[in-house]
Formats: sequence, structure tokens, C-alpha cells
Amino acid sequence: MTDREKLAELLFGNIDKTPEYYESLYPQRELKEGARVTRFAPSPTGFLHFGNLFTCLVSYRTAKSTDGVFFVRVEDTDQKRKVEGAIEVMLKGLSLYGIVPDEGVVAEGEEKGDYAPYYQSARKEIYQSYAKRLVTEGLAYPCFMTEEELENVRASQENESVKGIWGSYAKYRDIDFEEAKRRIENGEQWTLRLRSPGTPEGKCFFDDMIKGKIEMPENMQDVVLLKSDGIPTYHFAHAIDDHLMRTTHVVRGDEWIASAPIHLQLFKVLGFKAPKYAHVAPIMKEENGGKRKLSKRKDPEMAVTYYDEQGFPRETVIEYMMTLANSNFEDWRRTNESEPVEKFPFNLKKMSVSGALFDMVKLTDVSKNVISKMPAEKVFRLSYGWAKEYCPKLAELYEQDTDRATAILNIDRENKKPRKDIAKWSDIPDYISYMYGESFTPCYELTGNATPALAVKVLEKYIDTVNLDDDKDAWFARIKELCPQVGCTPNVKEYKATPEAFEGHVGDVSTIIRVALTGRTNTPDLYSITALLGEETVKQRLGSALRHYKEEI
RNA sequence: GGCCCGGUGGUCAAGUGGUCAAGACACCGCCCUUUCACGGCGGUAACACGAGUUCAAAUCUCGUCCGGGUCACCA
Repeated sequence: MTDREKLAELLFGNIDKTPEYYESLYPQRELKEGARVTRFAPSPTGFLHFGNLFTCLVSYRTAKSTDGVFFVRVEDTDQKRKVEGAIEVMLKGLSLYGIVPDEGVVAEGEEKGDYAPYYQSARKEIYQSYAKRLVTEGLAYPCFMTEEELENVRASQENESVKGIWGSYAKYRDIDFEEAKRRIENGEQWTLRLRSPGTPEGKCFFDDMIKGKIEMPENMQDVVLLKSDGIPTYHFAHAIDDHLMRTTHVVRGDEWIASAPIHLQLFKVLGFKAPKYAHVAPIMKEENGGKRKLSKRKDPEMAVTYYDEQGFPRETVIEYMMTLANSNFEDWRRTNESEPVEKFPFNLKKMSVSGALFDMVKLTDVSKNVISKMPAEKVFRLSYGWAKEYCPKLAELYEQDTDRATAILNIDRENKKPRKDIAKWSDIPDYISYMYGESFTPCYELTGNATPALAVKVLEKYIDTVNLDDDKDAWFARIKELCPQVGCTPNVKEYKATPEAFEGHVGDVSTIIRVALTGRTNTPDLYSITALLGEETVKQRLGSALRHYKEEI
């Protein structure tokens, strides 16, 4: 037995499975040519936020657009930061946005797939098996530096360009077996460090799917592989897991780019083929003319739940994210109006290299388009669901008569070019307020040529002629007939030609009726509104308006 | 500070040596129109700066400036 073998035994005496065992336990996946295997690897420390979802969506679409596999692995190696229930919240959030993993952790504590376990905390023996092999090969060693020593190193390296544990700082790199044994038997804490083969001159090259070719100094730090509790660091776990789970494309935030040399070196040292990397730029936020990463603290729109609360349909968020991810998505959407997003040929290489500013105005526009294409039944169903949770008043109104509510939401919706009034469900209470006695607030402000005096004349006549049995043409014909009787013309062009000859035109007459019925100068189709209001309400509101204008003049 | 990455209209962005520098959102104007919205048409507005290379540079090189990321027994 060599000293290295003895050391490996001393360190990992309890480990009897070999890397070869795991290699055969987790064989290559049998997928068709070009199929990509990606993953989402959250740590259970927080909640799902916009950036998370975005990166995850990119990862998901990468797999799905190639008939590959998308799985979820939980990176719970840092017990200190673990937050109860975070995974459940995250997974639920993903599924709401249509992201359902093929494999991995599918619910809190529930796993599916042949490459289990998918909780890193349950993979300790696997990591240690590879760690043991590394020690045997002289590629890793136990380090007994104390926290205090580490801090001293850090302090003394303040002005040095190459930081970390390397060269002469790697105090325990070359201690002999006897010393290691003595210290361990002495009960000293140790971490396992990589014996980095890097040199100051060495370069690390890789071709990022998004950022392109990148050249960096190669890693020469003896990074920690196993923490003193035997649990791996992110770096080590990433190499082992993504190799064993046969990930082909690692999609992650670009804050990881700086540690890519470590990862590539780890893959090399372990004898693994490195995956392709796709480093996604973060979504930024404008502030004081500068850009900054969207932060959970300061930006409420960061939390994905914000969109639910506001009542943005999930499709909106997905569509908006797709426009950020692949700029040709909007063109595609224009020519494929009703296709599901899944059909879009998503392309990792079309991802933007630098972070985009989050644009609420754009998201609103996207949302209006999304909602304008929905049939009224869907608008009703989704907004009702939202109302039950966030706006009980709206839910109550809906519940008076769901068919009527749907009909209200259907006004002008079946036009060839539907209106785009609603961007989010929380716009609805105001949008439909005048359709309900409870929320109708009279307002008799007029615009254009409409004056209280004219209003009195119009309303006195209209209140007698209005007939709820009219179809739209008959309804409008009546209004036109009324015009000459009050000194107006039913022909707007005629009015424009000789404005001095009339008190107003049919538009002004309509405005008077519109204001009387809805309290607003702008509304969707007045005929539909009149019909849905019902005769009693119509007569009553016309009457109130009439009284008001009479008093006013 | 070292190391990476980036800088095209207000925002998102096409673009890879020769374009009057696309398109979308926003904004403005006109048209359509019973209001508004929708739709149509048009408009304002950009290659961070400075040197090179070249007949020709947003595109290639170098420098400057600005922005972002990262330098843990966190991920």
C-alpha cells in the first residue's frame, strides 16, 4: 500500500464503492442525436424570483426544443442557509409557469428518475468515493488550516493578483502521511483540497454557448472540494453531479463565469468530459440612470408572485421572457399568432450577451396582446380565479351573474381587431365599474360640443325613444334620427364642413348618452353596454343625468 | 485592485468590412371613426470616445472612458 492509498483509507475508510461503480450505475443516456440534457439546480435558500425563472426557462426550452431531458436537482449542501419549504414554493412556481421537470425533484422530498438521488445532501457517499480516488491519485489532500490562518492569508494577499490557497500558501499540500495521520488522530478538523495542476502561465479556453470564446488564466488554487463536515462545495458537486447525471448543457447565471476555470479543471482532473456551458446574463433594473441587477429587496417586481398578485396572466410573463431571451421571438409570434410558445424554435445562441433592462411598459404591452387574443370565457375564468384570491369585490360582482360578467368582458372582443384595454386582471374592476350599480360613480363632465343645455335636449328625447330590443343598427339609427331634433347633424363630415350651422354632431350626442350611462367620455361599444345594463338601469341613469343637467343650467 | 464580459435611438434589439444602420415598445402627427381603443400611414431619435488597418469600419486592432460580474469550508 502506498502512502496515498493509506491516506485515502484513513480519510475515507468507510467508503467502499468505487467511481467505476457509479459510472455503471448512472450510464450514458440513450437519447437521439442532438438531444440536450439540462437542469435547474436551485439551492433551497430563497423563493422563486424573476431571474431564477428566466434562467430556468432558458434551460427548460433548451432541453425541450431538442427533445432532451430537463431535470431539477436541489443544491442543499449549505445546511446553514437552508430555508424550510423553499423547494415546494419554487417547484410550484415553476409548474404554474408551465415548467414541469422530466426528472429529478418533482415535489418537496419526491424524486423521479434513474439518476437519483437528486438532493445533493443525499449524495455524500458518491462525492466521497470520487474524493477518495483523487486522494489515491495524489490529486487532492487534506488541509488543516484553521479559519484564523485562512483569514491571515486573505489579509496578506490584499494586494496580490493571484489569491487563494496555492504555492507557498498551500501549507498542507505536501505533508507526509505520518503528519496527516497524526493530525487526524489528534482530532484536527480538515477540508479536502484539490492539488491544482494549474500554473501561472496556464490558460483556460472554453466556448460559451452564449458569450462565445472565453480565455482566462487557468485555475491554480487548491480549492476546497469537501468541507470539514464532509459535504462538497458547489464546485465539486457540480462536476460530479453534472457528469453522473449526464448533463450536456449547463445553463446558469453568468456570475458563475469566473469560476468556470475551476470547474473545467475539476472535470479534467476527474477524467470527465466537460459539459457545454451557457452563461445567462442577469435581468437588470434601471436606477438613477444606471443599470443594476434586479434585487429581491428593492424591487417588488422581482418576486414572481408579484405578477400573480397584479393579475398578469402567466402566459404574459412567459411571452415577455421569451422576447428577452430570443429577440426574433416577436417576429415569430406575429406570424404564428395562435401557436403555443413550445413551437418556437428557441436558440441558445441567440441569447443576448449582456443583461437586459426589465421593462414594465413592454411587459404591459405584451400582456395586452396576450389578453386581447383570449376568448371572453378564458378572461373570465382567469380573472375570476385571480379575484377570488386578491380582489373579493370583483369576485362578488362576477358572482351576481357569471354569464353577464362574461358578456361584459366580451364587448368588442370578437372584433377582427380586438381592443387592448386590459393588461392585467387588476385593471378589470375599473374597466367594468360602470356596469354594476355598486361600483358605478356618476360623473357628468362633458367634452366636445356637448354642453349641459344640449344634454338636456338630447336626454329628454332619448329617454323616450331608447329601446332595448333594438339591434345595433336600429339603436344607432335612433340616435341619428334624434340629431336634427336637437340642432345637430348625424353626419360628422357635414359638421366639419360647416360647424357654425350646428350645435354639434352625432358624436356629441353619443357622448352625452355615454356620459349619462357610464360616467365616462371613453368606453367600448355603447350599444353593447346599453344592452347589458338593462332597461331599468338605462332609464334610471338617463333620468338622473337629465335632472343633473337641468339643475346645472 | 487582479481577472473576465459588455457598450447600436429612452428601452429591447437586427447587424459580423460596402445597408439611405432593420424591427418592436414608448413618444409625436395624420387617417379611419358615434368616444376611446384597435388598425393603417408617417415622424423624432442610435453605432461611448480617440487613434490605427483598409479604397471602404457599427463590424478588425490598440488605447481611454463607462457599465456589469467575480475574487469563501455560499451557492
